[in-house]
Amino acid sequence: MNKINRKVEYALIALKHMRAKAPGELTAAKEISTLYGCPFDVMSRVLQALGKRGLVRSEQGAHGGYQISRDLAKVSFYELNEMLLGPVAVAKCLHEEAGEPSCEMRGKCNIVSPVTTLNRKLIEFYRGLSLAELLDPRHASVQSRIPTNIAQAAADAAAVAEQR
Amino acid sequence: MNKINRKVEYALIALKHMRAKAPGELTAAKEISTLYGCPFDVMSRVLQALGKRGLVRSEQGAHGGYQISRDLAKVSFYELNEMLLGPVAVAKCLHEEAGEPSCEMRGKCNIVSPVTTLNRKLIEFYRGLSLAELLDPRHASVQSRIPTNIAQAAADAAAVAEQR
DNA sequence: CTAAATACGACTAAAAAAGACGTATTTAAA
DNA sequence: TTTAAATACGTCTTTTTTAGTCGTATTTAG
Repeated sequence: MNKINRKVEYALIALKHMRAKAPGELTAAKEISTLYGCPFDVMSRVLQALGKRGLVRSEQGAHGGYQISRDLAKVSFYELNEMLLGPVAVAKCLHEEAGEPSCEMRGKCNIVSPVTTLNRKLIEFYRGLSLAELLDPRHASVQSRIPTNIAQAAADAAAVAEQR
Repeated sequence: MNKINRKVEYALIALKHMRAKAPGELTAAKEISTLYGCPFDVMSRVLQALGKRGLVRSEQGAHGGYQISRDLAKVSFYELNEMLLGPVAVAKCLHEEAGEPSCEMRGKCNIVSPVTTLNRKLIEFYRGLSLAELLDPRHASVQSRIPTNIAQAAADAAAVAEQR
């Protein structure tokens, strides 16, 4: 349940693998796929997608491969999702007609779907979660936390902190 | 992407609807399904599932229906997911053989999948999110936040709070 | 020139989610 | 006591999404 998308899973595995390498060292898609037992094609596609979005750098030809090109402490899990699957959820509210792109009533409307609220909170959560934090649990949360620009997130966090 | 399960969506809509009613007042599945334009069968099943798990109370026969039977500020989104979809994710790590239920190496193992970490964090997030908070965004976060018993959550929250 | 790699379009298969159908049971009220 | 309106629930079909495969082009080191 609430299964994580396989592409995202593969991306995390690949990133973790490449992260352990020396700077500048390339990793072939095949190396990862054979090592972790996942299909080459799919892993290959994932890396290509990440390459297009600038998270990894690719080098073609023999002895080619991929390497991480951004600081993973500054890339959120939200971004990774977006790179591989497009913008996160925002399930269409049952109160809206399908196709209506955005409603300026939103925020004031008192029948705003709980679904919308959930999506907002999930996105906040994803945005505040860095890949570095995910890939290395020992990595101190303080450094790798990505601040969101949404006041609510800070308020929520303070609330939790106060409960201790 | 990261689409929310429809059953969960329907449950939130039903709960929000019932929450607005006077205490003791029953709501028929049909009332909700026609009002929000979702299939009766599915809504019905969702309410039945919630009934079995004690989140709502059902009354059979003519003039029967459902009513909320727990304090939604004390029910987490995690619980709701569990009621409708079973235990949350825990996608099988590619390093483990499928079918092996649990590994005592977990926690010490240095090849622990990032996926496992992600799942843990997602569950923490879901556990700390009350239905009351979801159903009514104006509901103060402080009261409806459900404390998790995991130290990490508190540490993370403190870290975010300190960034302000 | 060849081998090993990325790049990418199109297709197929498998799995999960969503919904539909049928029927039994309960209960208030006519 | 019959009827109508509701829950309860097992099974099935359809639809959608996800995952994976195939084929081929391109790049580049040796």
